[in-house]
Amino acid sequence: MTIGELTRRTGLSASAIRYYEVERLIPPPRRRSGRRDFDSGAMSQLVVVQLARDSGFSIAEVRSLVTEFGRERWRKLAQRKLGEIRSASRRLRVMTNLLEKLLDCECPDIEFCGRAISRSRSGSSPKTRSGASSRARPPLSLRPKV
Amino acid sequence: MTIGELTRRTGLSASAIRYYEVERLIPPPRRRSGRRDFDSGAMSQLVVVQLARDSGFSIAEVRSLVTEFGRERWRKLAQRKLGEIRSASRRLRVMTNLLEKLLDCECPDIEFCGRAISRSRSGSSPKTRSGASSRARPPLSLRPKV
DNA sequence: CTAGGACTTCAAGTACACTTTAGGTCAAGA
DNA sequence: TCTTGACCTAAAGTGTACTTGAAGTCCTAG
Repeated sequence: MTIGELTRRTGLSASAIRYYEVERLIPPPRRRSGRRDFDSGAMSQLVVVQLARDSGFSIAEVRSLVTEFGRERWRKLAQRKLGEIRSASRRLRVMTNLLEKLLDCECPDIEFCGRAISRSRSGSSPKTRSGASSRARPPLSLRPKV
Repeated sequence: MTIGELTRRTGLSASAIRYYEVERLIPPPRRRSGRRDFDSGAMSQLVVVQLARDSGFSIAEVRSLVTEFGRERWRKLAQRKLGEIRSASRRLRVMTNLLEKLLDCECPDIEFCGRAISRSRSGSSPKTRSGASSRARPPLSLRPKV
């Protein structure tokens, strides 16, 4: 499979795929007269890489995910990210509710909604938890698509 | 409320809060001898801004969200983002399942999981949907926290 | 034989969202 | 009075994740 075909199948750009190879998120494919020739295994791995990126893994984290599979460091990372993904899901759910309410005109204004959100949060988490909660934030970044 | 107190309450940095003001995500607060003095309304709005950022709104989108509230352009944006957030949630769910399976050693390797994901996707979406699916991707970025 | 299109490498460029730096102001406590 | 710490502005710097550009290679069709 050429890189062009892989772009069609995955929606990734050719430059992104080459970049992922350089960064060792996917193994270097064999070459046919200089050109990359991917097999279906490469595509399967690329799908996982893509999902992980979409779920907020950084390039370095995806590298760990695929190169240290099964090892102890890997388990630590996977567990940490699982926690991050769960809290991200919670926040997405809150935002979904907010947008639905705003679209249904159930909220008079933005500040009103902010107060509602603050209330629901302070009910479920310790409120005196002061400062430094977002140090060095690994940004989970999700594109649309699918 | 000083900016310092606001950082403690929201977990945002002072520079981020000033930046949001410059970018008009929050209204300029009144000043006491040059220093910002926020009221609780500002804090409520900041909570919404924070949630929207965490849910993948860009700075420009958050600006639209708060400055064009209720207008038609605003509804369009809100509906589009609602769709993006839903598909992001789906992808997070797939990643959660994947990580849980991998941690339980239910998957022999990464490629195996990739094939499983491809199968579940091609079952639910038209497979001949070729190319150009991720043009100009607005990256939804989520930090941990909460 | 030549043209076109898809591919190659390597280096440099870009966008976004802040952060950091430099230099200054202000109020309160020792 | 001096110092400390929190605050101020404006401009420049940073990291991440690619993208773009330049210059060249390879295969196929005409």
